[in-house]
Amino acid sequence: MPKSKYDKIYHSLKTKIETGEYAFQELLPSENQLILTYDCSRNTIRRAVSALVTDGYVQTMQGKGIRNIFQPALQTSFTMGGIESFKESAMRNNQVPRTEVLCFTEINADPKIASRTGFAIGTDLYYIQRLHYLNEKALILNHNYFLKDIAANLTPEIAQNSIYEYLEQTLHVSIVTSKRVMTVEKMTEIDEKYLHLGNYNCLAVVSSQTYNSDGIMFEYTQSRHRPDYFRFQDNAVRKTIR
Amino acid sequence: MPKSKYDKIYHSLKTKIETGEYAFQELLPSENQLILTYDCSRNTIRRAVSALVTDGYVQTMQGKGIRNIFQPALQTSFTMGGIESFKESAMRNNQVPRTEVLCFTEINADPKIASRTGFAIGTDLYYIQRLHYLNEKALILNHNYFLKDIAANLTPEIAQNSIYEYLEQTLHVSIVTSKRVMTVEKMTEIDEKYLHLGNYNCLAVVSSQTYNSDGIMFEYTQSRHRPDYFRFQDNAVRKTIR
DNA sequence: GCCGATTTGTCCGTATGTATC
DNA sequence: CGATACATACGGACAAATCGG
Repeated sequence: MPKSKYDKIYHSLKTKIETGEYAFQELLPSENQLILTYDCSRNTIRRAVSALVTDGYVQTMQGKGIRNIFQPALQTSFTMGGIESFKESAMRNNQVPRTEVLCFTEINADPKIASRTGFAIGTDLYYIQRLHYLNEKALILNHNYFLKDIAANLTPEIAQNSIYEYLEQTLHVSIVTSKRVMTVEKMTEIDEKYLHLGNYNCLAVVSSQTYNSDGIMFEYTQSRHRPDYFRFQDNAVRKTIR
Repeated sequence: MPKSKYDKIYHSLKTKIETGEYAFQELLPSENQLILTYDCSRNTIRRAVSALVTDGYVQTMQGKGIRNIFQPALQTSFTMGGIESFKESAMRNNQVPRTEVLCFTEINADPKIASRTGFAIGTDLYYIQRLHYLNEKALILNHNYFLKDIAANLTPEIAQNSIYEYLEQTLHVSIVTSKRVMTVEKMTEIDEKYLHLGNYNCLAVVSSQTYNSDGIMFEYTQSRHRPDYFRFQDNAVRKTIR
């Protein structure tokens, strides 16, 4: 897989930070030194560093340098800022994923579904209900709606493994952006049946609309998470007030 | 307040998108056209556009152009991807904020507090408990811990208005990055007392560590949100798998 | 299917501004 | 004040993807 130059530098620096090559609060080599190390232009270094800033790994300070603010204990989290499939998240955390397909149907978007998902009325969709286990504990109940035109020939077998893997590797659909909204909702009977929430009466709900590289929204998903295992992590950057 | 060139272009394009000057799914002018419009270099345009991409406003497609994917209905949310004070969020949504200071004390970080907040043991802190109202409804119960050295001479009066305003405008502390973790927790008696959760038995909790431009973590805050009014919005960009 | 025009993606070099020490 | 560091901005070159003829 060909990586771009700035991406290689980004990963190289990221690894060095994660393995503790730079101590917490220590300054990284200056841009000029990094230019020599990686034999590249200043723009390329700046691009790699700016990606680390968005990841919350480092902080740049004009006139001072680039400070490492990575704390390993905090950066381990299941749900992250990026777009990841359940399988990928599990693997990143070295855990064993399993997916059970509860329901696999083809439906047509009626007005109610259309308004909830954002698809146009009358659109042909796959509606899939899946239960995701981690280390044999049911954690997430997923309701997926996929555009039939884009996610062609989806099967329960694919849904049991990884739909994203199929979309990207077989259909060459490139997933680009995803708009997500997180809320807390009262549990329903279905939630209780599959997730066994104990004495919690609500759960964490992540709704997302995902776009492919043609700008088409091809997926709407509602993920209902067990509250005691839900943890969403985020790094925010302050925009100066004007 | 002086704005940089790319920031002006960013805001100009953002406004045009929000006011519907470009239709949903329509292509924006190409980079070369934008260069002529704003009389600048290509890098400057690219920087402005890339900020719009992170905001989930547009999508860039190699060989095609820049597509507007802004949907007004979705972009209105109280809690957002950036760092915002309660007062700023309220004003952005044209609502009336009010803050009640429940408790204002100075404490010294014992081992328990230190491990929860991430401050070193023995650090001098302000501990503030505040209740935030929107349109006279109690929505958020905040537990703030501020480093006494940085947030010097904080008073209950300041806490009732806006601590961030004081930090930035009076003390010239620049707020840079914030690491946040979102979870769902069981409610406590204090939550129930102030937030009146009805028949919900849990709430949305956002814990954050905020750093200033010297790389010092000067704030730890736990925000406990009424679940029925909590809504966190986010735009994610897929990183290609390697 | 090919070719050329258009458009975004990557990369380089340079100059100047601004903050820190 | 000068040296160092990051921030902004410009210009140019080539690659890769898309689209129309």
